[in-house]
Amino acid sequence: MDSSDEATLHQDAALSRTRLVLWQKLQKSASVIEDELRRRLRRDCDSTLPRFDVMAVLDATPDGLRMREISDRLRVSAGNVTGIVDKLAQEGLAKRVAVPDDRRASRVVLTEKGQGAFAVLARIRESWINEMLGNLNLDDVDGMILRLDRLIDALDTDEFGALAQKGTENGGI
Amino acid sequence: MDSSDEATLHQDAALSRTRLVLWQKLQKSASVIEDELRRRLRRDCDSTLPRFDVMAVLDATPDGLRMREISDRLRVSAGNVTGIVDKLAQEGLAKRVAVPDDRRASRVVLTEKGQGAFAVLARIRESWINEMLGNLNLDDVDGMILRLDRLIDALDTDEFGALAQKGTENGGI
DNA sequence: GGATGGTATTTCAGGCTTGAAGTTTTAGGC
DNA sequence: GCCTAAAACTTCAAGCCTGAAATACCATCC
Repeated sequence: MDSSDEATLHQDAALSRTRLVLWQKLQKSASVIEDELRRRLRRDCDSTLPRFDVMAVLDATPDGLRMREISDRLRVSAGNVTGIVDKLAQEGLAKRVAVPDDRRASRVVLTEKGQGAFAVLARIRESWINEMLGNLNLDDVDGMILRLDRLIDALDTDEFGALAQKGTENGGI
Repeated sequence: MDSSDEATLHQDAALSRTRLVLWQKLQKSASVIEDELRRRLRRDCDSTLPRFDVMAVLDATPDGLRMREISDRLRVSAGNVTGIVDKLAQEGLAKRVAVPDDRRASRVVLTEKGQGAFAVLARIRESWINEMLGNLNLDDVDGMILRLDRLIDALDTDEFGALAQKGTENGGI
């Protein structure tokens, strides 16, 4: 660490400030898009984002997941997952299956109805995202994915968010 | 619109899929960082993210803002802002000021105490962000800001999020 | 084989957010 | 000057989420 002369200190400060600006823009884009998805999911699909998210991680794992695995991948509390799965089960979209060797746990799997419903939702969601990100071309998208991968790597490695390493495949709408 | 031959259709589909992947990574980074900020703000500063956000938009506008302007910039409901400002006022960090020509409205301004508290919080927050985005160099940061600006532009222009054009300066932690 | 500690899940109280009234006030047409 | 529509704000019920118990169960160490 030899950032000991003035020029370097100034560069550090400028970079820090620019990173902050980046965070503000990252945060704004994500929340505008997420709010819009939430709204459309309610309005057009009579569903919710948390329910979609749970269905997404289940759909990605045909053998089903334990409650704890779901809450780890989505980074929400275990109690929250209980409620969401309860509702999915009530609607016949998911069901709990006993785990042979562990009577504490249960696996959650999508029913056929749940798989069908999710397939429809997933297609609609992709078209929404494609619309909202419509003015980013392939270069833009690749460039951002490259950087976000590095960022996510660091976030997973550092203490924070360390529980969610595996949740990238289908974890968020 | 002449994406009528197979090759182009295939490219469109691939781009759509890649945009979806980008969204998932965007969403994950933003939520990991935001959750961590929320946690640290509680743990280390005895504050909350919504309160910080309100103070941020107020600090950026020394003349103060109306309730409605705050809720527009932060994209939260008016009722929510009422509650947050109530709490800030209780703690002496902000106060409501009557608007001369409109007895329905009130301007909200930070008190001196509020300005001081925000200055401290803002510095800490910048260091946190600088830490969390630490493995992105200046090229990365600039590259992402460039693209996010275009994205935010499109999001503001389209119907969704149209209320929040001006909230980019200091609007989100 | 019983105690001890840890794991999987649920329950629940408390806080945050929204959306839908409700109140007061302003603005515009007539 | 009224009357209607709309705006600014507040209140409130309902839903979501968290974190902290509580419950039930597994596993390990003596």
